[in-house]
Amino acid sequence: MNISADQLFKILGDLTRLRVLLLLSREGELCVCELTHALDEIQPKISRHLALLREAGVVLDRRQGQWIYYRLNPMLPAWARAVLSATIDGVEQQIPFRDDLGALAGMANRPGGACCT
Amino acid sequence: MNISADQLFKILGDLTRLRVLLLLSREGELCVCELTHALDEIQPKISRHLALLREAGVVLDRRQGQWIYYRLNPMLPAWARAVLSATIDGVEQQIPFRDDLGALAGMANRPGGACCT
DNA sequence: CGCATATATACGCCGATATGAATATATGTG
DNA sequence: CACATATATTCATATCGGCGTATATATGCG
Repeated sequence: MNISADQLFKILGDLTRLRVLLLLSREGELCVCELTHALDEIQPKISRHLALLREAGVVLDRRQGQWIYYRLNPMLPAWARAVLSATIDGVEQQIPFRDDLGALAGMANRPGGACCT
Repeated sequence: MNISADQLFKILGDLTRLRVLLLLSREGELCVCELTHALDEIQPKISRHLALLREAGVVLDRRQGQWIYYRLNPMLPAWARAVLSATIDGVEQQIPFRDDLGALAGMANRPGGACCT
């Protein structure tokens, strides 16, 4: 992994992408429809931001059936991971980040759940 | 101090501003002409970026005679200072940051120097 | 195959932002 | 005051980035 500082910060300089990254760092792996629901945004918007994150190498994706799961790229340089973790500590109690996890938890019919609908 | 994460990252997402901030965190306080020389950029460009940083509360300024000195705002929230410091650790050995300090040291007739030209 | 769901991409639009050149403002000096 | 230096601001321009809408692609299922 190789990402310049100003490129990383351009990536982080968008509220939608920050919310996605905080959720991913909390949950490990989420599919597009979970992110769309948690942030209450339309799907193409989420998808475009995920594409940006993917092309920059900040997240990785994996298809499983009809869903595509995204996760943080563990190969991010240490300083970039430190930046992310400092940011999370600083903002996780603030709006809107504070509420995103709850919205995710309240989502019905999440895929991957070992469940029986 | 109060700055949102995405606003801070927008600020950091520019190479010129990053170079300025790294120099300030190293040197403590620098005037516009020192920054202009260290980065080898034209003065209005530096001045505009400094104005952005000042309006965002990331740096403070102080006039002394004909010079205006800029420094990091010590009231930045802890997480933002952690972000800056992680970034510095990650990139200070890389181009162009690596060379900026040297260019500054090589500047003739720096103001404030206890010197006698 | 036909249809539903999940996801990605293309397109056109619009506001934000960076830039160089020119100019304005402030300070110092004689 | 005249002039030099340091810094800020304005202006026109060019580019970038995000957005909503529409559409394309892929998978699953009957």
